[in-house]
Amino acid sequence: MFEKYVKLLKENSIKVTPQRLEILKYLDKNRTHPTADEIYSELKEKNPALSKTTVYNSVETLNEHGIIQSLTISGSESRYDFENKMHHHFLCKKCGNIIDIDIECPNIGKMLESGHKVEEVHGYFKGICKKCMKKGNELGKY
Amino acid sequence: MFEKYVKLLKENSIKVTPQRLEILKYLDKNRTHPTADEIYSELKEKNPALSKTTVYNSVETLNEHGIIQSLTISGSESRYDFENKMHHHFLCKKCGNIIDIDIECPNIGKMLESGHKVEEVHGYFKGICKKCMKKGNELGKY
DNA sequence: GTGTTAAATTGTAATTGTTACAAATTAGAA
DNA sequence: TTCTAATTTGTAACAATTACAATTTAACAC
Repeated sequence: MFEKYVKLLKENSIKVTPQRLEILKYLDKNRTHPTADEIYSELKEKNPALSKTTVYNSVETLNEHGIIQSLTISGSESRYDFENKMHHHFLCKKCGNIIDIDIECPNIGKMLESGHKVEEVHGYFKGICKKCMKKGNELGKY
Repeated sequence: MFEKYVKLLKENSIKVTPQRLEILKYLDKNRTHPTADEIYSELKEKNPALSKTTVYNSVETLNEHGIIQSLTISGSESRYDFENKMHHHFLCKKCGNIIDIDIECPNIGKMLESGHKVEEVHGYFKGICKKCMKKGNELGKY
């Protein structure tokens, strides 16, 4: 059940705690790029003793170790992504959904030449997603 | 003196106010991607009646009209860029500076095919900038 | 220039996301 | 089992941003 997540934590030599396991499991099952508050609200149902600080601490630790990825696409709040491989994101301004865009950044080569040491790459697109465009068209909006 | 900024506002048919002109001028002269608070603190010196709300309102309006660009690279606060053409940014985790990276995103073609309507493109790199790397090397850090 | 009106500005208060911190608990090693 | 550093918890503080009502002002018509 949790072996996968236990392995992730042990590989990074950070302590295996029930809270971390639940957060990892939640992020693995919910690929919607949830906020800390969404994670907290959901997990608090099963574990009412859970503290929001723990959620913040945990996602920070997991992100630092590269186990998960933190996104700052929406400006007002951080979001977390179980997928840690490089990929881009699309934020729909209508429905608010964040969609994974599976492309690598082709500029990395150029960045390596620049002399800067690149540790993170974030690609964010914003606009109106396919679904919302379709709905809009049907309503004669666009 | 301000003709350039007056023109920008009139082209977008939004009202020309001294506050907006000063903010535009400040952003034009300071390409360091300042925060709302930095803009406010600086402009308050000359105009003590300036309100922070005005700064927030103004940069939002200017951004909506595409006159300036708002960045959410650092997570905790928004930053503003007079340069509105598409380009990328590099945030140095050591010195905190945000460096312009003049590359276009080569993925836009792919994005157009995706069916999503792309209105904004943001490319953020994070790591350690050239200067800090050099300093670090001299100190035998890396 | 004057009057009018919608838009912008101001100041304060409220809100939201996040962090600081001290006390209690616990994972993992000896 | 014991020990210790790491983690969790809860509360309080903080910082960035927004809501809102009152005041002022830009731009337009006359």
